Amino acid sequence: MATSTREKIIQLGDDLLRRQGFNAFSYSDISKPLQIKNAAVHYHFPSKQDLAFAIVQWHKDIFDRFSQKMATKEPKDRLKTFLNFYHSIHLSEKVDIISAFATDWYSLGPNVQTEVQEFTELVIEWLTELIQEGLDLGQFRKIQNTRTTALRVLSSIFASTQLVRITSDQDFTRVKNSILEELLN
Amino acid sequence: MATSTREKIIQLGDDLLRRQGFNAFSYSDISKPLQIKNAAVHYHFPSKQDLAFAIVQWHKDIFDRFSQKMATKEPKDRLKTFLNFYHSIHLSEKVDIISAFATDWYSLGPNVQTEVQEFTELVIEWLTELIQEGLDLGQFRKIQNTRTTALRVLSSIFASTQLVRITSDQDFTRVKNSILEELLN
DNA sequence: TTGTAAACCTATTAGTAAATAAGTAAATTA
DNA sequence: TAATTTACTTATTTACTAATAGGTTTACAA
Repeated sequence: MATSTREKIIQLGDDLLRRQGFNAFSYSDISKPLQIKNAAVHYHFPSKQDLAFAIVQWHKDIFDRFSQKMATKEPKDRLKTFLNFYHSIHLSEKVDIISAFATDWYSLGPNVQTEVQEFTELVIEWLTELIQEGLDLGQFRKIQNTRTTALRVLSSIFASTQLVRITSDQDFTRVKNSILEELLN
Repeated sequence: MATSTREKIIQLGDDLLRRQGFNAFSYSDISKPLQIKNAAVHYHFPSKQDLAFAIVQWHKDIFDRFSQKMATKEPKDRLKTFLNFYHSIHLSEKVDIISAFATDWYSLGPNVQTEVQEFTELVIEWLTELIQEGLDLGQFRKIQNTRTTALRVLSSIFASTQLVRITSDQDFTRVKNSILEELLN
C-alpha cells in the first residue's frame, strides 16, 4: 500500500519536530522534500497546530499497537524492548516527542497540549503497570512507590536522549544499563 | 549598582530561552520589555548566536560562583542545595539551559555548541566529585560507577523540570525525594 | 576645545513565516 | 452523464524575522 501524502507529511513532520524542534521547522521544510507546494500541506493541515495534533495522535496509535503486541510478554522483556526503542530514537539523532514538545510547551495550543498530556499519561500508566507486574512476579526489585519508579525510568531515558546530544554516545548506554541493573533482581 | 543594558538583555534572553525555547523568541521580545530598539540588542549582540553564547557564559560564571560557595559544605548538603536549585527552576516555569539547548541543538552554531558542552561537562564533573566524596565519607550508598550515578541524577532532574510541564506538579517533588532516598544512607 | 568612542536610535532591507483565495484536474458519486 | 468532492497548484497577503547602514547624543580624554 502506497503511503498517502497526508501520512508522508505526518512522518516528515514528526522527524523534523523531534530532530530540530517545533519552532525550528517550517512548512517549506515539509513541502520541498515531498515535492509538493506549501499550500498542499495547508490543505491537509490548515495550521501548524493541526499538524502537531495529528503527529501526537499518530504516536498514540503507534503506542497502542506497541502495547497490544507486548501484552503477552513478561515484564522484564517488555522493559527491555521499551528501553531499546528509546535507544533507536537516540541513534537516529532524534529525541522522543514528549521532550520535544516539553521545550516548546508554551508555543502549543490548548488542544495539542491536552493531547500530549494524554499520551504522556498513557506511557506513564503503561510503565507503572509493567513495574507493578514485575514486582508481583518477583522479577523486579522494590525501590519506591510504583509511579515514582515509573517517572524515574521515564525521566532518565528521556533526558538521556537529550543529554547525549551534548555529551558522549556512551553515556546513553550507561544510563540504559543502569536502569536495568537497578530494577532487575 | 544598576544593571547594565547588556546584562538586562542576557537575563531576559535567558528567561525567554528557558521558558519558550531558542527558536520561539525574537529580538523584539527582548527590546520591547526593555524599552529599547531592536538595533540596540544587535549592538550588544550582533547575532542571536552571540546572545546564546553570552547566555551560556553567564551560566558558567554563576555555576563557578555556586560551586565555590558550596566547596566547604558537606556532600549531602551540596546535593540538597543542588536539587533545591532545580526545584526553583521548575517553580518559575522554566527548564534548565542544558535541556533548553538540547532540543534546538541543531539550530546552534559550533561555538555555542562547544560552550554548552563545556558547561555540561562542568556540571557532570561537579556532581561526580560530589558523589565520590559522599561515598568516601560514608554519607552515600554505592549504586553504580560514579559518573553513571551522576548522569542519572542529572537526567532525572532535567527531565523532571520538563515532564512536570506536562503532568502534575507533585511529580517533581516525587522524583526529587526519590533521588535523595536512593543515594542517602 | 576638539576628538573620539560608547550606547544608543531611525529607517530600511532582504528574507521567510504561516496562512488564504481562487483555480484546476482527476476521481467518485448520484 | 452531470454534479460533486478530493487533492492538489498558482499566486498572493500579512506579518514577522534577523540584520545593517547611517545618524544622534552623551561622556570622557587629549
